[in-house]
Amino acid sequence: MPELAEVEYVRRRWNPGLGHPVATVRLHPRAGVFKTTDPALLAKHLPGARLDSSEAAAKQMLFRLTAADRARTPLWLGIHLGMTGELTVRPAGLPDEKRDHLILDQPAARQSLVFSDFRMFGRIQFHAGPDAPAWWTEIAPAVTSPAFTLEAVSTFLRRRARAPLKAVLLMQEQFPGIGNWMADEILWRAALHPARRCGDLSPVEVKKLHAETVWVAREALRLIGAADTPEWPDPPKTWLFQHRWEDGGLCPRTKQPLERATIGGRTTCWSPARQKLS
DNA sequence: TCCTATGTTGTATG
DNA sequence: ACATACAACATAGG
Repeated sequence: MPELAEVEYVRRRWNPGLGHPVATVRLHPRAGVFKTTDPALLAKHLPGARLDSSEAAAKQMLFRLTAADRARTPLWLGIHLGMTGELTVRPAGLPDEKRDHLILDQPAARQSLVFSDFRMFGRIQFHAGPDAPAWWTEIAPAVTSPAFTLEAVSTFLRRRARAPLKAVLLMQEQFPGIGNWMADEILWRAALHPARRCGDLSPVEVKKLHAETVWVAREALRLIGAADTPEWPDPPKTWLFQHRWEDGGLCPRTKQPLERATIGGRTTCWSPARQKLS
């Protein structure tokens, strides 16, 4: 159930595979996961390829490999985790499990890299060739990058003046990697009600929204994305995150009750004492 | 049984 | 054409 920081955490699960060749590939192409990719391409190019590096952008991961062919073709393996996708490393020689979709066997390193996803909202993308594929290059600039400007946010909100803030924070073309919990966290910190219309914000409020988006993303990447624990850690008790699902949960700042409702099509949690509608 | 779930997308409507 | 809303996807667990 990953957003940008959890995706960064999960990306690093396959680090033990870096620098090692993939001897064999086990594919279980099920419709959803391979919706945009022909599994035959993976079967053709991946055997013998070496895993060179990986990176994450938004909720997408990229694994770069070099094919074993004469041209040393660069390979681009993209994985999106959807709601329930996982990456793991297993000891070599274990049988496939029911929810596995892609297994990269690295017998020389006595291990296999596994992508599994029981709910199958995840996606595998693949490209062979020197140039980065569109599914990678067209991801919007990170909210932690200089390209994520106040001006861009302001323009985006004006364009969607009648939509609720919560819905717009989930739009990946401007807020790549932000998901349900981060959107709520950002709005809570910015003291903005999730149902506020984007066009109604004052310049000061837009500035606050922009700044808190950057802050939450940075902190989440530091606390969760860079963690070296067997499971990804949750943010501290001072964040809304820890209280949003509690029955009778209290706002960590005001100590007043939190509220929950569906806004922008998703369950949303906010602190009425600090996030007002008008 | 019914409802929910940290995601995306196709389709309908305005 | 563009913005907005929502069902659909597939599965498990409360």
